[in-house]
Amino acid sequence: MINVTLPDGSIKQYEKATTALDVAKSISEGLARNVLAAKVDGQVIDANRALLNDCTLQLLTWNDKEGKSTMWHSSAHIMAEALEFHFPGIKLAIGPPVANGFYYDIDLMEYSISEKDLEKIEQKMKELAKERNSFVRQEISKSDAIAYFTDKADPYKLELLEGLEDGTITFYTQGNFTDLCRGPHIPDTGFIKAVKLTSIAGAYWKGDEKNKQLTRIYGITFPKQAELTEYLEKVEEAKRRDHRRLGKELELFTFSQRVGQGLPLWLPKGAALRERLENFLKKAQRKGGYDQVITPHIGSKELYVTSGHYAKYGADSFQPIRTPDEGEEFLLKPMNCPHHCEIFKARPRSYKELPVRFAEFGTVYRYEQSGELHGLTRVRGFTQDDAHIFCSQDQVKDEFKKVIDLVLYIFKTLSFTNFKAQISLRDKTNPSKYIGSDENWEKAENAIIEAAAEKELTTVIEYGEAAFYGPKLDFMVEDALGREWQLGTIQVDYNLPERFELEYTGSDNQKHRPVMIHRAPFGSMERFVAVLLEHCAGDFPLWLATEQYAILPISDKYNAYAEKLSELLNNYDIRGFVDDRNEKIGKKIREAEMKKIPFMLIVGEKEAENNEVSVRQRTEGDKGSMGIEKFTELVQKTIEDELSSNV
RNA sequence: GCCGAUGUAGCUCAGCUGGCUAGAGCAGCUGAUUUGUAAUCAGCAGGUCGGGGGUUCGAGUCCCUCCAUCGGCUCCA
Repeated sequence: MINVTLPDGSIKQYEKATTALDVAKSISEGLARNVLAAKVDGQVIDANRALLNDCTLQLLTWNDKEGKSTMWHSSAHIMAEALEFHFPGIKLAIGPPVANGFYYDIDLMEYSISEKDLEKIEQKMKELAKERNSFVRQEISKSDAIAYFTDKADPYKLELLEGLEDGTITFYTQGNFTDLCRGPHIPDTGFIKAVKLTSIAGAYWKGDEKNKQLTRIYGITFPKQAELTEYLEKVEEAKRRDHRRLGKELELFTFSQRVGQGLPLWLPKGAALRERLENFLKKAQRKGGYDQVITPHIGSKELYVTSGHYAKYGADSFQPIRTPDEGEEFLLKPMNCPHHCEIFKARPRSYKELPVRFAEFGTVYRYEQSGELHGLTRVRGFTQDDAHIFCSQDQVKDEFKKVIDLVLYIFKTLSFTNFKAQISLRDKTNPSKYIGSDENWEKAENAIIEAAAEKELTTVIEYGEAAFYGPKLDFMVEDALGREWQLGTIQVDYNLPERFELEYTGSDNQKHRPVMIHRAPFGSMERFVAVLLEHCAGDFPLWLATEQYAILPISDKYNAYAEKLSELLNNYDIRGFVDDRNEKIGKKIREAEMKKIPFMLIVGEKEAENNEVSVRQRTEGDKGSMGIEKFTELVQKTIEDELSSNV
């Protein structure tokens, strides 16, 4: 007998070699019908694997993240089976579950495939699901595994096998399909009731662009048809929040083929929005002891040779600008740090003035690959809310923590609660990607890890994601479609100060090298506006709204009264306009709602007589009549609440 | 850059297997209407069908090529 501890803490006794599925059945048949996999002592395994020892057991269903990913992993195998049915002889690479579904990378050999083929693959998958084929696990020796895939002539699986150790290799078989796979899988294919193949893409073998490009097919499956319908509705809703769509609708920005791809044009309303965000941050930075600086949009090539950026990115950047002077070359600035280093060097520095903090909304240009460009989130010309802090070694941690506070203040004010803090460190196995000594890297990485820990920030560590000159702490936020974007970033840098030979005089009258902290709480104005738009679906907080009110006269008899109110509100710095068109009030309201204007002030005979306005708040409806002073108070109070970080 | 797809009026879309002067709604303009909490009515104007080349008696529709956009991959100072 073995003791099985269930999540509620209860311990039950079972025969040795009982399965998780048997345990489920002993609890209820209904539960057993929903079990997709099992978590045994923290490890996810097949629900029909025998339990040999005392253990803790959690039954995984569709409601568990691991339950979903197990089903999607199995779905990838079923798709592979369907693909082999329709396209015999194709070579399979890998087919894992992902956040929203699964994919399989395949080498189509002589076949080609387009979206029109997806439907027939879906059909076959549904057929295979109905067959309720069991997933059968088999432990296999390395030599037998190699023999199997040699026979199948599958170079990808053979390459994967090279990296595996004999004795740890397993195959899974369902229906007519066997795959090299660690598992786990759902008990049988019958759990899958709805299938949707979503897209076809190219993907490099092992993620390396030097390798062959395979065909990747993405899909998603559900245990109920209704859930697929719900998922598709969610995708539609996400598209409505897409910043590219909202940016157009709200007239914030546009692109022009003639200006060039990836070069956003900010329209008046977008520029005004950006300015509000900039002023908000400038104010916070003034409090934080930053000094604004301004630097030119180009810099001599030598500047970037010194910084190391030219060696790293020169060939893949906008190429140097030449002048009539033979040999003289300038680069469009791809970052602001070298310029700021030169500002630090402009005169001798004393320890007494550290930390020095230079801030600039600096516009930079980077030649991003054409296939990478994406709305405002990935562009070729953008403005960083950049600053560089030059400080002594013993000030690093404290400065770093202050920057974390600044980022969190911004996120809180704009209610970005769903962010991920990621510590990006170097890949120690690939030192050629980085500049600087191991010692400097060690110091910088430790500073970040310690500062984040002291701020009690929940972080994930990613190796190999550091910048080439230093490690960083990035704040990642998801867009409407679940794609992750980096917004705020903080980087500790011991390398550029060395390359630029920055120094200050210490209290010991000796020269010392400062440490540099690069930071941008928004990341870039472009990306931040994009994510903000999707976050609030274009419905900005009052302090950011393009127009805070619209005065809607019932008829043009009241236009004069409306204009008078508008002037008054203007004196209070409240933004808005009078909709004096010859339209019915219903239409004016409808359009103001669609333009996402927070307050509508309706004025007619009654209001004009009593010197009042009838206030309608967007999405909330009629707020009743009030005097104009009371309305200004309402606006000011709302904004105050939005901007106080206690919200 | 690579794989796959898309490109018709300012916006959203229709235009069957190639066949009359390319359509609709919204937006715009003109006029009528003077309106009470999500669309008043009528009229007008608006398109070298992404650019270029080709096949054809005839191309928005078929082919080639370039450009841009979308979904991924790779990249992201």
